[in-house]
Amino acid sequence: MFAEVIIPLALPRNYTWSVPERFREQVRPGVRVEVVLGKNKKYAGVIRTLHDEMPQAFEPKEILNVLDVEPIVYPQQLQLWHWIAQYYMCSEGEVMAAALPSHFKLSSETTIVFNEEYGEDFMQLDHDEFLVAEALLIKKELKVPEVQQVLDSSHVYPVIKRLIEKKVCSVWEALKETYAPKKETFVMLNTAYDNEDALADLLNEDKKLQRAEKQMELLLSYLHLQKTQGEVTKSELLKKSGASDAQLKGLVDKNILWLEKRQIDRLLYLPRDIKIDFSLTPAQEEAYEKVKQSFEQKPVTLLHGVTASGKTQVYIRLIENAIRQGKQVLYLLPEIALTSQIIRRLQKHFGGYIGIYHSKFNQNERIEIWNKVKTGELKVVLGARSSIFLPFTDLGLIVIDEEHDPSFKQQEPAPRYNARDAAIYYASLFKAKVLLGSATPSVESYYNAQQQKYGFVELAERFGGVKMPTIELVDIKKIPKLNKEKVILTPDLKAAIQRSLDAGKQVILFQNRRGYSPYQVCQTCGWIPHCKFCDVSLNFHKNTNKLHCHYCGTVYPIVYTCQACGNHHFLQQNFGTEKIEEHVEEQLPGVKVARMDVDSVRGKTAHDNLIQQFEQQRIQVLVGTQMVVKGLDFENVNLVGVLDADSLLSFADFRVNERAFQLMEQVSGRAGRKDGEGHVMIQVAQMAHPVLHYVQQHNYPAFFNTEIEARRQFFYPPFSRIILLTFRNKSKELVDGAARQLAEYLKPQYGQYMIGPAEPVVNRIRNQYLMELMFKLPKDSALIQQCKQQIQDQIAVLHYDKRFRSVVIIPDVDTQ
DNA sequence: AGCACGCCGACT
DNA sequence: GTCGGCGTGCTC
Repeated sequence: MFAEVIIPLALPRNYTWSVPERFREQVRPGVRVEVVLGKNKKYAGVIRTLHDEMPQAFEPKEILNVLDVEPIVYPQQLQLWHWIAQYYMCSEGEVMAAALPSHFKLSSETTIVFNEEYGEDFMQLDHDEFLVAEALLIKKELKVPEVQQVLDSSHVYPVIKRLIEKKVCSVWEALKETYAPKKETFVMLNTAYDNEDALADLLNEDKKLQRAEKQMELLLSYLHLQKTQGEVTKSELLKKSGASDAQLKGLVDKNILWLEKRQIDRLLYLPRDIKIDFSLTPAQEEAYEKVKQSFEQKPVTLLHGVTASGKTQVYIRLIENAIRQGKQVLYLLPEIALTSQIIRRLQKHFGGYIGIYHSKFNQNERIEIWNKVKTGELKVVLGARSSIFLPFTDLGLIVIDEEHDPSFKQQEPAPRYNARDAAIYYASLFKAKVLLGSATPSVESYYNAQQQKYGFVELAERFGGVKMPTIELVDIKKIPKLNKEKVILTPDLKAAIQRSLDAGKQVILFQNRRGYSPYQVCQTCGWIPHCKFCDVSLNFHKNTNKLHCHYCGTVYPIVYTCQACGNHHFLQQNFGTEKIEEHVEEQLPGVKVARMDVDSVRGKTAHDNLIQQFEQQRIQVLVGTQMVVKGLDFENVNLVGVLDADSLLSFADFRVNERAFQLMEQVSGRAGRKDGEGHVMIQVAQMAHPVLHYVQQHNYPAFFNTEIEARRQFFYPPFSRIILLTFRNKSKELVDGAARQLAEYLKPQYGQYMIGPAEPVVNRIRNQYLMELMFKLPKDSALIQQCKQQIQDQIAVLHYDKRFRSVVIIPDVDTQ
């Protein structure tokens, strides 16, 4: 018997191990096994298939161990992995690496064990060997990183090898299990005191406590805690009573209290019930009914609901529906939109049925969610991209909110998958329904709805009859520039902010650029400081008072002297969120301003804290990047300013218009969510840009009609499927050569669909030169399949050429 | 990914 | 002349 096993590495294919007789009963697809790969490295891999065909080309090694009794993934998950690997052109191992919580992905760790028989005579050893032997003599066992520390070098293998040869030590490899169920000590009362009389005797008569005042106090606090909350943990009891360990030990020794160690859940315990305490508005009710009808005919339905129309309410009812039918639900959101706001809201309705899954959770918590999804204990998972990999057994519904959001597509590393599209495939394996929701649907999804591939439901009315915000364009060309520097706040916007603040309202200012100033230009000769390793200009950050490269993260001291002409005068061209924050503080003294961007919300809770502060109106003006756009409800905001719309409209990318429309429409949606009307001011130079026109009218269909024609004309998605190949190498000649060579290979068959090879806008990152080759393929699945295969084959041919072997080629399907 | 192997430049 | 740097290939 042989097992094809997936190892969480980027191997070219899955490898096969043989299954020894003694494991035959235990192996099954989805079960993890311990295998040796290479000389003695051990991995936990997942069995994909079992068969009895003896491989011809190699001698399989034996499986060392079976690690699970029950599969950790079911056939549906393995099928999803397979689909993602072939669709996004990566290995199943890479998918596995992304899919499993890292505590499932065991790999071996070398332990170096001292050989006692060798004794203490280290005369024969050289300097390094001696140091390690000394350490081993004391500690008996060392791990590789410890040896590295002892030798202060990362090259320790030769030393270890020599020590083994000299029989000073031996090594062994073991899989390390890192998941530990959380344990807690509970305090219980001896059951002898369960009845009132016995307890009263103990407290009043019993000699046991007569002279132990402190213990008596502790016992009383225990009884109080037990009465108020049932279970009492040791840590809680000691904390609340202020007692010491010794006092508790006294009571335990007297056999009055008992201690018990128990495994507990890391996850917050909430009662498992459904509580729906709202009713849908007539518009929502209608949308809800239509979605249900649509599901009867189409597996996927797009819900186009304007901002603040209460799409979430509709989702909640659909989720309720699915749970009542005993089905599981996956609710996908972009990571950044997974705030405590939405979590609390869903927990309120679904209590203990709901689990949360995203990158801020630690690995132990993720395993617990994983297991609870597998047993069906959790009915709903609210999660980010990677939650599509959870082992659902009976999925009935997937809700994908903010369906258009580009962050559903993973950029780096492989698998470069789009969670929305993978979720649609995953749902099909369960015959589950998919609801895509957005105020600004992606062009692809809206097109699919138009083509009747998806069902389509509209929710055009804002909740509570709030009007859509009015949008005003402010022409920045008309504002005279000071020192040739760009205008940050036009007088119109400044006055509007003042009015909002005077009325006790809050303001959001949006700028798609962090830092202080994107670049400094020498006033005399136009020289701009660039990154040493990347082909980009440096951004000035005031809080660090340094120049930062946003691509590789390198930080440089500020440049005071132009390296080209020696002059000392620099202009700060353009502005980022940092500068806006400062500018607002200067222009509107006393106003409470805060900034929300990746620099200001590093860390686990910073983002949530900032949102909370803004909610509680401790912040009046919030300056932010994209982050402020995603699905937040702030009731008191009545003004939104888009400070530099031109920067949104001038990306060199076929999705510019779509992105610009989505960002502006979404950020506008933050204005005037409850009472009163919201106002949006967009500062822009290209006043006549058509996208602005559609944003102003909040007219998505009109925007779509224009955009879809452009896409058709230039053969972009949804009319074609894009595969982008990125070539990477530290030599410019090599990347160029490799890209040209591969293009040459593929030209005969796919030349008509090929663009490039060409340099990307940023052609060097971290000292690696880049080239791109793009394919725009017709939507013919056989052709696409064949082309993917050809690309992979030709990459192999290219790598056969020694010169190009070091050129890394990264395929990206459906590039964002 | 991680490790072994092999080739070339910097010091004894 | 050797040590150790990194580039390259291979793992069932």
